[in-house]
Amino acid sequence: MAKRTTSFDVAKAAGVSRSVVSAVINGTAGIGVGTETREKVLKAIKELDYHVDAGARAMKTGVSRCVAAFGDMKNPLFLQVLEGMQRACAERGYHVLISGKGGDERDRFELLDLYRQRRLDGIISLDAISFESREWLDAVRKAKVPYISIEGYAGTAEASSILVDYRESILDVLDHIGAISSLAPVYLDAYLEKPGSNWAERARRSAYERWCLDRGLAPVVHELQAYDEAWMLRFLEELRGRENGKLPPILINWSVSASILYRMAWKLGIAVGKELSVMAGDNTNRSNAFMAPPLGCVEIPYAEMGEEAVRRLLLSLEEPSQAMRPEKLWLKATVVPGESMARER
DNA sequence: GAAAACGCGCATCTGTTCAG
DNA sequence: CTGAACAGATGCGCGTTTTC
Repeated sequence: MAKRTTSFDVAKAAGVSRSVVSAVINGTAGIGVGTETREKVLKAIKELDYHVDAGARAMKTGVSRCVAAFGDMKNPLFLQVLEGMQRACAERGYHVLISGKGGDERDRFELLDLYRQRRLDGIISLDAISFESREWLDAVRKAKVPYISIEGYAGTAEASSILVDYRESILDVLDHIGAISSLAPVYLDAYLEKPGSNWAERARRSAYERWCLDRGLAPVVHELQAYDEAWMLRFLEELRGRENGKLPPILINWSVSASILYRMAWKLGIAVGKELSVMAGDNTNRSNAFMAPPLGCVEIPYAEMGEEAVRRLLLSLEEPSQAMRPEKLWLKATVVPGESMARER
């Protein structure tokens, strides 16, 4: 392995001591560096292609400027969270270490080893919505690791979490639907294994019911397995047969199922955006804008959640007094209109 | 009796900090 | 602005113990 350039080499080339090199890089208060000296150091750094050895720095400071991101690689949301984390880290000269092999929960505990091995500054995990492992929380606390969960521990005040107000997201999108259509919207509650299995889905659904009742409308909810094409086909057929003329707008909690709705509507010759209005409760696969017509939805701010998680984490490092005081941060989703709502005149 | 394993102390590595 | 001290893992040297 080639010998790396060290601050010693830079100092020698610039004709100063290593302390000055360090001061130039870190802007250390208390060590005044003249403009001319600074220029010389910067020039030497550039010419020698010097880069700080993060390991050596961490040895002294105890800070690696690196936070771990744990999540399920197969989950497209994780990528968005990483994007936000990366952005927030870059602002402060931090880096993200990606960990987790594929959503296996046992990997999570290996993170704690990694935390010590690499001197990480904290851990952020993208968790399943109902995730609340006591065992993990105890392990984290025992290891004294600064930790923030994204989407997890909604019901535990002892953990810091970044969460989304799913209830409000549905109210917002319903207001959007209500502004366009006079008909009562129908709510499709898609699920993978069983309906209503987590608080977010329950919050969405009850927000829908509340919204309807507040307006004197009768809520209509259908549960379906997220990928059940046959069900969707039957549902649309029935919807078309029953109503005389106008179809009610449909709000579907998951956009993956909305794409199935699109396909089945296409099969039946129902024009989404003209005869049938559809809105989705998420944009998990980020494909809504590319559907025909572009699917309107509420966008869950995953990148922002990652960003906010990093900010909170770094803040807790700077303020050790409140470092371990857990807090919940609720973020708002935004309505993205799309063209899947039929305009009424 | 040779070879392998172990234990201990010590130097090395590199960047930061602080007294001077 | 300098020079010395320091951080903690790593690995080397060297002496001692265990194994075959």
